Amino acid sequence: MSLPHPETDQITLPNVLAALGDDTRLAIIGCLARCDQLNGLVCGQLNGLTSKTNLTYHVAKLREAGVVNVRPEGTKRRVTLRRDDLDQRFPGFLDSVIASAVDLPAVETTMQSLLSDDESAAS
Amino acid sequence: MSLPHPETDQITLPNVLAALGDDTRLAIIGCLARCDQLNGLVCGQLNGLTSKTNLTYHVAKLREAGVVNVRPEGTKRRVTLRRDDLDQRFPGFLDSVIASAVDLPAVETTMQSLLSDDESAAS
DNA sequence: CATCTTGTTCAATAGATATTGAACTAAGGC
DNA sequence: GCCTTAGTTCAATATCTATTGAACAAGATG
Repeated sequence: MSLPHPETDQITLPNVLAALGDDTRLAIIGCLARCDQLNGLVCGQLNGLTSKTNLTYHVAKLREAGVVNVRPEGTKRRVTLRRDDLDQRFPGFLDSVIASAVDLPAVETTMQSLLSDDESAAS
Repeated sequence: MSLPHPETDQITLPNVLAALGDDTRLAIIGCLARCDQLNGLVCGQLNGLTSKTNLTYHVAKLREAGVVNVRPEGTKRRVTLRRDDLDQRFPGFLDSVIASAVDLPAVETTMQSLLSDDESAAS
């Protein structure tokens, strides 16, 4: 973990709510929730949402609030939800947010282009 | 209901999260959660949190997001949580938020001055 | 090692949000 | 009627947040 992440007990509700109270970041969470069974996502897979620079900014916000974990993988950054930490800290919160977030339009379109990328990569 | 409130199905998660992602407003929710068994609160009882003008602003934000109901009572405004609507729309969400919000320092101090006001009023 | 990919940094700008104070309205109580 | 209480409106300002582009860094790949 080369990037700074808050400890579980340092995660506060005001920070988490502020982090999630933004359309771009909520869409990121929606995408992550859909991919979390697997291995999370890499920043580049979220390029549909906004610019590269801006993604760096928003992912950092989520990381600093303790919502996601970001770990370097070569030149990439793998982003995963901090499910366990959030469940422990705010039971029921994340699930209720995810339930609505996965259905956001921006998430839908982003996931679709992700899937078609996978297809062409597999061909 | 003289003031505009969104219908239950117009309440969206992004709006609710944005409304709650602010320390003052989260404190308001914490106070309301503590008084909701009774009859909610009146704006003036939240004066400890910030200025009168600013309260009008924040309460309006919460109302517009569908988080609270505000109804005129003479010259006062009674504010209540829209518990049922939020539970229906985002099951589990409000409870998990409240569980943490009631413990915020600003809520603690505001509730204490409320209680001492009650005492002097009762004397 | 040259280059490509992936993401970061920094400084600038744009845009949104919060905060303030002064003037105002509307209801209630004397 | 007049004063008080409770909250609103408006315009100004302050502050904070998001967005952009150019230049950069570090790992991967041939």
